[in-house]
Amino acid sequence: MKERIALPTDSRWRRLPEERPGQILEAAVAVFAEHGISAAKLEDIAALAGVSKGTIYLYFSSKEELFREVVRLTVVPLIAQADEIPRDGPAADQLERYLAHHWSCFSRDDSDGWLRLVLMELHKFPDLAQFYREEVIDRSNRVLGDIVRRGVTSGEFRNVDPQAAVSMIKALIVMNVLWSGSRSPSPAYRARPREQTLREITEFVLHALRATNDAPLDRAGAPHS
Amino acid sequence: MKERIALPTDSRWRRLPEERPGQILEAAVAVFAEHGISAAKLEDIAALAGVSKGTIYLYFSSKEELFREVVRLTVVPLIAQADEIPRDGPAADQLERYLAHHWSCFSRDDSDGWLRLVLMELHKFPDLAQFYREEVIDRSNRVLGDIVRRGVTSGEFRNVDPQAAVSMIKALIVMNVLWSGSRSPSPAYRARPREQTLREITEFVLHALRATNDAPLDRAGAPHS
DNA sequence: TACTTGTAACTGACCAGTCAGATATTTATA
DNA sequence: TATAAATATCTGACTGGTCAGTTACAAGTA
Repeated sequence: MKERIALPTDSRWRRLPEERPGQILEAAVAVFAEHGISAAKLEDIAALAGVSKGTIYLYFSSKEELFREVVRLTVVPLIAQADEIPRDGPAADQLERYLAHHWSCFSRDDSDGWLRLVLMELHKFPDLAQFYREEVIDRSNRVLGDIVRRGVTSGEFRNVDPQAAVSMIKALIVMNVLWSGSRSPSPAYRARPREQTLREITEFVLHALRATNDAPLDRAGAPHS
Repeated sequence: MKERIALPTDSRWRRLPEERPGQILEAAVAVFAEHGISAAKLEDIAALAGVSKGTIYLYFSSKEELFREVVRLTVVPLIAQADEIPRDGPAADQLERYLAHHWSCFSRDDSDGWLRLVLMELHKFPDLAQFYREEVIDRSNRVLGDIVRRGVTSGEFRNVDPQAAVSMIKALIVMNVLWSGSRSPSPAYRARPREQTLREITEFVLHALRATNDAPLDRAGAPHS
């Protein structure tokens, strides 16, 4: 499919055993993201890593193990880093920063691929799913939940259930990443500038959470105009 | 895997050739939704439909063709029906009804499965994806967009870009369907009553769109408390 | 030489798709 | 009505191709 990656020296090949696992993982992320687990071919991964299929088995014991390592060493850290933000200032500002930071983390070319991968295939590996839930989802929910809670107690936000708000905010980010990604069914959507989408999400979320100065309205039944 | 479906008469089997395609399609939806296209086995589909593998080929020319028919005849109508709602009354009410109707349409046991299927695999079939986009997405966007537009002109809603609002609303529905579905990574989320989730979505959306009585705030830069 | 790293041909399992024949149903004949 | 022939429907063993995983050997290194 693709050329092997750079062979700078004259000797036909250079021994770079320390770099192999990384090269293979990188190629695996791309191929898994493109095709899903069962349709991904080890030969494609090997070719993309500039290596033969047998070599993969020197470092990973099976396709499933390779997938596990991809999730553990590549995807989880990438998503986890999206939750590292400074925790000071008004809740609205912090939320805005949180959204912007997440959005930029998810703006790599292949991010929609592995987000799709996690969303669609992780449930087939219950232990990995649990690991992911504990290491990524729960932590992320705590971070975002704290921001919302602070906003509620400070009176910046209306009195929402933090957990519900977290679901909604994450839903907005995740789906918009998928829809603006390279496999989106809608080219029109894909063509939009990412900053505009971020602005729209931010605006929507802040309006949804902002404290109202009219009636409290804690029940969902909307008052008929 | 599973028993054949109902054999009411005494004769060992009843010839029901007119019903075969339907039975096969129904089984195919379930198996495709569970495993995705490439990991789905025709033998499993056949077994679930109470039929042998060869029989599938009497009605469908290939696995891919079967998938196409599943999307065309089963998935598209199901999603399309979610857009049929009465168009009278205030926009907020109508939006609320739209959300409730969508939510109930997506509350079948397997809906998260085929939603996942569409999200995950449809881009591999460009022609089908186009069909789906035109028949489902665009139509749906028009319906929902109209509601938002009406709300904006009537002054019920703030001055949002309807297209952006549509993306946000759909993102909320789709992700919440996935997360409350049977393959959700989070059992806690799955356990929630569906009506509560619907209420939370509705509340979030209505607050996000409702006209503000304070400053216009059309730019996204939030005013620092 | 002894060891490490890598290759590519090979094996075995699996599965989409086929087809010769089995099983039911209808029609024809007596 | 009973029997047979013709037709419609269905089956499951088989084929051919694909691909995960193995292994015998090669090439580089110390």
